[in-house]
Amino acid sequence: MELSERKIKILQTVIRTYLETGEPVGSRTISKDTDLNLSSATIRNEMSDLEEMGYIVQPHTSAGRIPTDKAYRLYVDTMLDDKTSEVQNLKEQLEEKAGKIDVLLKQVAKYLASNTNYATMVSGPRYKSKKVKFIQITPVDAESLLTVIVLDNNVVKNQMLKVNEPVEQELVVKLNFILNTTLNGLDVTEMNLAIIRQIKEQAGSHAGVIDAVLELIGNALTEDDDLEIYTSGATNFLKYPELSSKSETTELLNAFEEKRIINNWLGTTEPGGGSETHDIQVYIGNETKVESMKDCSMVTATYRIHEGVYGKIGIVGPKRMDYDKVVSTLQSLMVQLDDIFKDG
Amino acid sequence: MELSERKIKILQTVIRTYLETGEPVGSRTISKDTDLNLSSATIRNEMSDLEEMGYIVQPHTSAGRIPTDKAYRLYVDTMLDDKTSEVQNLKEQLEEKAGKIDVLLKQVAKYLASNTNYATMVSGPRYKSKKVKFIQITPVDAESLLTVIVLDNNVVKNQMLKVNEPVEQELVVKLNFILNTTLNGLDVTEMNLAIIRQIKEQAGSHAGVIDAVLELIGNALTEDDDLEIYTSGATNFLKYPELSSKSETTELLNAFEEKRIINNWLGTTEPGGGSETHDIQVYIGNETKVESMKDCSMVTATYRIHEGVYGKIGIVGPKRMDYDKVVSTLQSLMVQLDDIFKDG
DNA sequence: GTTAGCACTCTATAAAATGGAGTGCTAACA
DNA sequence: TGTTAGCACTCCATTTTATAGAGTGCTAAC
Repeated sequence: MELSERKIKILQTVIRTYLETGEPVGSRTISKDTDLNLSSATIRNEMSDLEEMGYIVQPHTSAGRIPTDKAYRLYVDTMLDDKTSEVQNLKEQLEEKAGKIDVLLKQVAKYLASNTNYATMVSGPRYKSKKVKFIQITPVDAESLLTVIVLDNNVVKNQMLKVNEPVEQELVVKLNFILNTTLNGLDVTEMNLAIIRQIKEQAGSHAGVIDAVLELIGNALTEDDDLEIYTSGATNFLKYPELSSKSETTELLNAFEEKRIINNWLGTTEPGGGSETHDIQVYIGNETKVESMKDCSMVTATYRIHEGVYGKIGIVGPKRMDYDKVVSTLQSLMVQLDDIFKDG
Repeated sequence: MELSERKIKILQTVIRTYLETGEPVGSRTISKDTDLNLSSATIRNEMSDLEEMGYIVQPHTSAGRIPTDKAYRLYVDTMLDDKTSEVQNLKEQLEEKAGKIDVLLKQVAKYLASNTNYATMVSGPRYKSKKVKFIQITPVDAESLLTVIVLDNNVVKNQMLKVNEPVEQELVVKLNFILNTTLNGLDVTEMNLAIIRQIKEQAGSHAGVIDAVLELIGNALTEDDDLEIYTSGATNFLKYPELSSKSETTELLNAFEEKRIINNWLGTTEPGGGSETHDIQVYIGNETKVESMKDCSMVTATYRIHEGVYGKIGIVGPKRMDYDKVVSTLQSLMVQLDDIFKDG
């Protein structure tokens, strides 16, 4: 069977109405709300067809229809208006924070949650590869040595190192020189035993300090602590009856608290090609691949700070989420983020 | 009326049973569950007295009794056994993280939540006063300057500074010298215009860099970003029917997400004197001073990293929380934390 | 092809019935 | 005087029953 113009219009109305109300939509409602000027009986016939085609279902015999995942898919693929929304003055707020990516991302999560009434999560930036760009050891007081490591992505790591006795200035200079000349530009896989040995030889009797420093470097390069995930608005789930049965709520909130779960899939896809659209993707129901979100939909976007450094923003709500608004909000947010990152 | 030995025993049973079941406790239950060998009728008389004295109430005429806040208060004040529980091998896990207080505290929050089945929150350490201990500017590449500031609490702050043209080594050394000699040991209130002027004069033509650095210092000293709050197990509220009505849930979860609210009171009290007990405090119902927690109880403890650097750990659950377990768990946790901080 | 009309189904809500848990009181007992 | 058995009573939680309304599918007429 073909999707006639008329069927599409009816389907669209079913979806839109259901998005608003969350209640099954009956034939009479549609008859009145469209400009088709058809009686409810005619609509009923058409709806019967649409049901047969798998776009709508009845929760029970004598109820109106609700859209299926297939209908939502059609909706987001072909029926969304591409209007740009107003994510104004947010930019100003964000620019202040541009220095601290983490603060900025938190803000973004919060903003999106309160603006859309859905739950949001934002993953911190990932870096494809991390190399050492600069190392510095500095004595701060008699018993502490400050170690600073700058990575090639300009992330700075530091840690205080306790030492038993003061380290003379001369030695510090020497160590700094050795470390920088030997390790600069290397990533963790390139720091093999041979190199480490070479360093220790040069350092002579002060291998102890070197050991500690090398450990720090190893940590800095491998650890995933910048894999932060910021969430906001998880309580928004409670606003949608279809998601706030006790078991449903528990599962969803847990998924949001146990950020690990989310992380899994947020990390899966590298950003694709189409940069214009910022890779905005919509996952409906099981498409999310997350069991606890089978009754949800999720819209994600990918932001890029610069080449190879990217993260994701996701909005999770009921299947009847306002796709139109969410997508356009995300779209205009991404434009603004691009701007900010370009400057920063 | 006096609280006879027998009344106490009955009250204790009412409380304990209610803690377990969450259901009102009837006279027959108590008659059977205690070793008093009294008939339900006698118990009824006693309970009638206890009700008159304000320790228990009936939710409605023909129901069993439930404890009032007054009863809980009595319970935690006088009836808790002081047994030390087993918070073993946690210490090992924590010690690995000792370097990074934030990671450790997150772990603590998580551990407590999963161990007690209540919601937990942990505030990051606060510092009474912050002074500059050490400043260092280092050119990292042609256009970036790395600024590192060590505070007297050994917290290290750093930030990259973009510059238009390379800064010569000589100037860097000079600036470092000026900054350190002038600012060391000062807190933010002491950095007045006179001092700033003096620095700028010495710096000569490079006031621009100085400006930027001073701003960083100002931020480092004043900003409250170490006022982090880590929460865990918020979904545990859903396990207790008396807290999981929709409105109740929403409020509580919001309070936990909007950490601001929590922060308010977590920050109020400075740690008191009795260090042996680690200032473990119990707030019942309205004693929490947080509107959304009026049906909850909360147990808090204060940890100290060293003099003047402390934070709080809180456990929030239903009024019928297992005070015994919570208090002893907290107690032994605190001992372990003390140990860890002593070494670190 | 469209529509009015009707019988039918199903649910959500309200109203009524039932059972049980628990109390307070009284009177008897040690 | 303190304890207890017994009974009438109350109230809630749960189940059962009734009711109204929304919506459908089908048929027959336009």
